[in-house]
Amino acid sequence: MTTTPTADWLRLDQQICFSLNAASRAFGGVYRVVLKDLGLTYPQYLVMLVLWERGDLPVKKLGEHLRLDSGTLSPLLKRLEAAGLVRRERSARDERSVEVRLTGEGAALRERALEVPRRIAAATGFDVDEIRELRARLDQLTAALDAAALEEMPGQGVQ
Amino acid sequence: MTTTPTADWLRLDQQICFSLNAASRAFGGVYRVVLKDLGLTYPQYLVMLVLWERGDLPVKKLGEHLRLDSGTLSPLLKRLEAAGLVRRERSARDERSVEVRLTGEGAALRERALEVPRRIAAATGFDVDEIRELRARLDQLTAALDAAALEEMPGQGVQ
DNA sequence: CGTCATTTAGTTGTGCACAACTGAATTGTG
DNA sequence: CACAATTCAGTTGTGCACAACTAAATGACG
Repeated sequence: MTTTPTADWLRLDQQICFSLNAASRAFGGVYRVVLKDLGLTYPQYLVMLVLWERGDLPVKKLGEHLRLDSGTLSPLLKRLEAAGLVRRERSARDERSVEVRLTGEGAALRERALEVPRRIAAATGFDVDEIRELRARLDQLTAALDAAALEEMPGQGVQ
Repeated sequence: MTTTPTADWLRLDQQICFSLNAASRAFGGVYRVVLKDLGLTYPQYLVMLVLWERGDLPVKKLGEHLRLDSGTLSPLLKRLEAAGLVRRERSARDERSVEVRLTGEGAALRERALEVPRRIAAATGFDVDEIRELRARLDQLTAALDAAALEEMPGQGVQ
């Protein structure tokens, strides 16, 4: 008998979600330390990563890359603007849209950020292949959960 | 040449942290749907899990199990108390301590929560062994990150 | 052309995470 | 016993996530 009794599923240490949360928060702790020099929080760092990689973007596109909506991004971008790292400019072509542009200071910060991923990777104690494998697992998990979330939506079904 | 250029480390899709965050938020989305019936948020559910498993506990112990401090737990527990699921009582023996006790209603809620883990597990699309393995990986990661966070603390060193 | 649905940022409100602090109770030490 | 250090819960302030909403601009269609 290798099946698990229902009640045991409730046991805290059986919950992946708990492990995932713990890992996520532990990451947050390491990032907090590493990013303090750059004056960035972790979500702000993610926004900067996207801008460094893809160049200037409207808020909408930024949100798609990061899976964040304007409710999260609007105040975050204001803080980045107050820090002098980005500017926000209404698009001339479409006045609904706001372009987020790196300032010189924001672009320059990339140099100092180059060592961040290596420090983080070192902190994990994982080698590159282990990281890659874990990442693949997590992405698979995310995809499954997103699909399931749609199905669970009452009266909505799958599109 | 299989080594990765430094600049590529900055690429968003190479960041485990991003995958981890995405998975964590995707989990949050599924839990939000599944727990809505119970009237619980996901962190509130975690608190209830601990209480169901371990019985009444002081806030301190609860925080140790969940890696949360009073700044997070105090308002959360107030909301659980307002919902009638727990009571908070100053310990007679040590008046600094506050015991968190399940009410009858709080204890009864466990019955309805029994199906939650199975629904979540189903949503992941992973089988029991895959879940177990992922969990082990994540716990290993968390332990490494916690250790690294201590070392990174400037001027603090390892104890 | 005018109307209406859609798109896009932004705002508001709720809840969580965490740092820094307060204040009360307890413990350790002389 | 007195008093300093520690422990514990709570509060405050900042920042993020997300739902629900607003307001303005755009686009589609009759």
